[in-house]
Amino acid sequence: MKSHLLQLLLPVAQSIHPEILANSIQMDRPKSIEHGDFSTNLAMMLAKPMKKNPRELASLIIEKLPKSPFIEKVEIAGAGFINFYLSEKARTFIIHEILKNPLTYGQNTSGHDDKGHPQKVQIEFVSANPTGPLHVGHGRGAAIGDSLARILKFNGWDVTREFYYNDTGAQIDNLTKSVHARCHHIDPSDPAFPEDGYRGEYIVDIANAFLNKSVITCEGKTIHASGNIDDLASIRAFSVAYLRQEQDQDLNAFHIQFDVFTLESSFYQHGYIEKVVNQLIKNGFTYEEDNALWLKTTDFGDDKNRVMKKSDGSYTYFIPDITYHLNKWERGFKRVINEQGSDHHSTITRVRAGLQALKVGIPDTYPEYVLHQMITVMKGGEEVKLSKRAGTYVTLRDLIDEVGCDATRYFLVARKSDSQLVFDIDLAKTQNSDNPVYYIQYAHARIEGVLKQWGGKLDALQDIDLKGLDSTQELILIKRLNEFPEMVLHASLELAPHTIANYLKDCAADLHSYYNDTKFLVANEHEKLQHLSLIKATQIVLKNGLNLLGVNAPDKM
RNA sequence: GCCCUCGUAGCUCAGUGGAUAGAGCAUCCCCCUCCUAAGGGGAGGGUCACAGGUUCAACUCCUGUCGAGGGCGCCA
Repeated sequence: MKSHLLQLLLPVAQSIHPEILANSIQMDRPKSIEHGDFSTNLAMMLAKPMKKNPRELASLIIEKLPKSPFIEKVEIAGAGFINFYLSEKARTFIIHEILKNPLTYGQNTSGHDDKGHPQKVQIEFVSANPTGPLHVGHGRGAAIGDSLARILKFNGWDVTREFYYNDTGAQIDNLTKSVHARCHHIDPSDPAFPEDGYRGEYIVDIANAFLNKSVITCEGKTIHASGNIDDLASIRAFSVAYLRQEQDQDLNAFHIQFDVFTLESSFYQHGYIEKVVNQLIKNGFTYEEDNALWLKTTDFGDDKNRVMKKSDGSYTYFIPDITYHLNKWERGFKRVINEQGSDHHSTITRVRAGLQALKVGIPDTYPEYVLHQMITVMKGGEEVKLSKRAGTYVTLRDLIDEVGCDATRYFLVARKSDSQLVFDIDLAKTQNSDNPVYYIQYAHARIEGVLKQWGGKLDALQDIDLKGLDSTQELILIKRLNEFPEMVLHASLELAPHTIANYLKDCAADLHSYYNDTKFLVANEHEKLQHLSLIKATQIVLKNGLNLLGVNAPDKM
């Protein structure tokens, strides 16, 4: 509909001002229905270069504008806005589009290449180290990352969801020492407990499982605990497998599936790391100092150079990071998005600098990043900081168990990722309109209730014309539904899942308002089918939108 | 000290350079003989942190100040 209007407008604009470019014409959505369905600022844009009054230009443009069956009227308003009001024919067309394409309405092919094939994009998210249960921050990353994956797929991308974890390095040493200590019944109050050890109760569970010679199956591999209290190699392997399995269970409970898990250790095993290091040395971006090997990341915009090989001969985390991203590139991902907590912000410059230093043609904006800010969990008006199991932080599992998967996902994705977020457990548990998740889901279920009551076949709604369906509520609702595809595209371009959440809340509000104002199942058969086709279309949009957030659309509540 | 993000109603937050800055909660008033009241309608509530600048037009872009959070490890 929007492109239809632009096609009408472009030749007119060019006849008035030949230099104007097609993509410089703005076609906006007015906030208020009083300003029509679409609005352009074209006259105001042209006013200055042509030195003419914008309202005069606007009336000239309207005069030249060809007639279209989809346009009811065109008006000049304010400083020189040109407002378009869609016709009943256009509204009927919009609803038919939705009803004919219930599964695909809102989709587009912006992710396709020139030949019309979906392009590959990889989204890396969560990527928690296997040193403890997932916390709320991981949950936010999981909700945002998975929603982004769904949105990009809806926009025509070929999406791979990937989880990277460090199964080696200093933190895993700490984990091993912590479990070892607990095997010996040394608890964190004991001076003998490792200084940087993990203090949560879950370490005790792992120690007990280890001593009981438990068997863990994770990612297709089976790990047997030796049960030998000082077998550090076995403790290490078992603890990592145990926590990976636990994180998997949390992710399953959160309805998130990854396509690929990548282990940091895999890069050490195939000499990949050395290859990268040698390439960096060969390219002349390294130097030795204090017995360590440094990478000149300042050549690529970093504020200081970084150690890549420590004085003890091992690598810092950032060499495997560079290696991993080279690996992504070599696997054919020309586009990669990393969803991380904002505390990892400093790695952006570093990883990009490392990739540039390799000189293999990777763009300097690779990879892209979506960072999320911290979360405060509130309950009973007070901040919740601890979980029984993890000790020092609130786990994702705590939230899912307490408020459910749908509410958790919605709340964690409903805010702009670069804003800090307050997660109100009491609100998320509420089962009324205070709680946006229930409010939206209820709108969907309510529609189903009416359709059930009606009991007819949906086919009967396919070709109903909407003549006479023009109450304020109806116009607002149709306008909202028509905005869905643009909103989906916007969410994908901005990597902003929260815009979907906001849209759904607004759409549900329009529906509830309409519902309250209108008796749908009236005696007049045609009028009844008109009502039903509109609310069925609304139901489809709500369902498709909820699906982009990974939230269920129940038929009954 | 340097870098990044944020600052919008009492609270939680939206707001692609455009029209009278919007929701929800909280407060107050009203609406079910009717498809789910798990709902709806209305009222009050704002110096968009502050000060400059760019623009026909700034909550939005630029600069500075103040405030909050995060980062500035041979931790990830």
